[in-house]
Amino acid sequence: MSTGNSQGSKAQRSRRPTIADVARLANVSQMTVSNVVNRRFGSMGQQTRETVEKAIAELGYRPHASGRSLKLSKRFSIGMVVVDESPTFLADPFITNLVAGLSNHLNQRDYGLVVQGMRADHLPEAALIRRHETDALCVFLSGERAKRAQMISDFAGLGQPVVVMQEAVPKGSGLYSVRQDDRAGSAELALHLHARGARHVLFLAPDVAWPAIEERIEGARTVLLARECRFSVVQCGDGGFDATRTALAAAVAAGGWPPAIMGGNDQMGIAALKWCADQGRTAPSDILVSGFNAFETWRYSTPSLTTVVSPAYELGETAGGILLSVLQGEPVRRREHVLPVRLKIGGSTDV
Amino acid sequence: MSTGNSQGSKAQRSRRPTIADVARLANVSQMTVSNVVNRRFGSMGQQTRETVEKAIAELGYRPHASGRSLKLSKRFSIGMVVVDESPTFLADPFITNLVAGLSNHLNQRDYGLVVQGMRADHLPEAALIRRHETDALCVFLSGERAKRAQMISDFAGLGQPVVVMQEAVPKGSGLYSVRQDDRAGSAELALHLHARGARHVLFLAPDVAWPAIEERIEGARTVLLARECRFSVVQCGDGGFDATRTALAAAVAAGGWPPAIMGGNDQMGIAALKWCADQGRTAPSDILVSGFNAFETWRYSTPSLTTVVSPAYELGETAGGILLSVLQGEPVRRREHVLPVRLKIGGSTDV
DNA sequence: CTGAAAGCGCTTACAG
DNA sequence: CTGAAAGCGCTTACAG
Repeated sequence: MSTGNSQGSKAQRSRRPTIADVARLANVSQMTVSNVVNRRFGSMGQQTRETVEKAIAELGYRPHASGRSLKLSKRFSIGMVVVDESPTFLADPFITNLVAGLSNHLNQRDYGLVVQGMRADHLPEAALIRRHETDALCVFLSGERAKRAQMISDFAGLGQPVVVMQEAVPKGSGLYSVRQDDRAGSAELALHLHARGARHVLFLAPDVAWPAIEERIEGARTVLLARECRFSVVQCGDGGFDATRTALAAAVAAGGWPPAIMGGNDQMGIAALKWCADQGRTAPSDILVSGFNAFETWRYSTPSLTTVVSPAYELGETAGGILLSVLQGEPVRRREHVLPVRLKIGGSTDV
Repeated sequence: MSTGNSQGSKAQRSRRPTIADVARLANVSQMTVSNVVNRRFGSMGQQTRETVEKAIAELGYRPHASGRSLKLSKRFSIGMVVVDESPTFLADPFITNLVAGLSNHLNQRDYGLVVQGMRADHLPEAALIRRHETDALCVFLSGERAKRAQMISDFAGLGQPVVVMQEAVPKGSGLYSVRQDDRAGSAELALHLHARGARHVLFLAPDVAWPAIEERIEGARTVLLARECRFSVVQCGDGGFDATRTALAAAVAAGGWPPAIMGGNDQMGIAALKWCADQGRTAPSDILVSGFNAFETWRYSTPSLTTVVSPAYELGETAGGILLSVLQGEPVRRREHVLPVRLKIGGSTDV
């Protein structure tokens, strides 16, 4: 009668099969079924194993995760919380690469990843916060420094392992920090522009205060001010293509043409590059333009964009590794993990 | 003594507080605590409510999701399975936008989203498949048509609500299909190129057979063959920047310059555009080039790329809506949901 | 109106 | 070696 995937008679069909159903059909104890499901074949006869496996296949049995989770008080999943005002929070390539690295690391170790994006004011209502749904959290925050500090303190009070991405954490908070060396990368970029003759740099930043952007500003500012150059920051709304062009146009109208423009990321760098070209200023001969993060996008422009290579994927893997170690009770020495970045010189600054 | 977030005495600290702890501290029944947690204040005194809320805050109590899930046999989460050979499966902007739409739709309704990317041969080992971890699934497949059909049949046997993205599903399978009208969009694009004088079109496709790419090929092919034009498909490896350029160069070397090139997506379109420019052929005067999907990228090229606007975010929302409806027992009329796309003409084909 | 108690589906210490 | 039984933390039908 049974067709493998079918769930048996109509009467049985009404509810999903449980381990008890399998045990009954195979005429063994639940413990034996549990051992088969979890591949503990230690002291089990070949015959028993086959009978159980047949029963599992016949019923189409899949263990219900919540029974196991409840018993072991582990959920075998990690939550990724992204605090962003934009509903397309995932569209940012940095976050996308980070999540990919985290997801792969966890999935390979049989952990799940639950993603949740939200606006800052909705944080307390988030299911991942309100309820205890995952074993640990990885969080990526945007917004004003004071608000972020408040959120970080709230996360610390949760009593779960938490990794904060792209941001330092207070000592003694019990939190972990994983980030790329935005400051050093930006400093190196500024040095490169300086070496190409730039004595005034315009930095394009989105209005929303991502901590990484703050670091990039600091890195460039320090280098340039130490060399008695001018450094100014232009706020560019949502950092999108149009907003960046508009803000840049206003800045140039007010302050004249700078010899170099640093985009806070590649998208802003390319927006600037194209706007300059529209105004008849070609990089690198008339003006120098750079981006940040190098997620394929840098190749799409003409000329290709000088940028800094981000290890976003590796940041995700690192965060996953830390959280799983903590959950397994392994010691994690360092609270702060800073991954190096690398300058990638393209046609937009190179002659 | 208590500092709000603290968990009381050291003895208590060793385990996370449960609803029983709260009930004990507030001197009420667990049922009352449960009512407060779930905001059912029906027949409850103001006094009682406050006492319970104070106890919750003092203990830092958060309900454990698995207890509730087990009792209600609902997990309040949906799984997103992406079958892709690339570890950076999430880096594809289409998937990224889709996941963002799905995630937001679910999160707003207090459902979680579990993402899992995997290679086709690892599908059976995926936690989301092997165990019953989520209430429903949303799947996005790549690979050969026959393999995809096999996977789709496996998903149908799971006995959970499943939406398959960007691909038709067999009638009677019980699955749902949500996709954009790639065929119509591609046909419209082909008509546009034809109207601009192209009588031979080269289509750039990645080696991996995404169903959407197959649809785009069919849409363009039908239109062009009906008009006695030539239509050829060039396989471009992983569809990345370098692979696309290499494949295109080989195709042109072998067959000469076509009057028009259709990129399977925007990334491939821009790679083609730049390679042509490097060879001294400028769009749109020397050659016509188009992309597909219009996720910001199209603006980055010079000239901007003619493309087709994808409703990827809305596809994700639609999938979420269907799954939640099914889970709530609401009738979902249609098994197939095809969202319209829109031609977006850019400088790469327009004079 | 209120609360004690059963039970969801697992895992595993423990008794036989 | 094997299996009956307790218990994880919730929700809610039901008895008082």
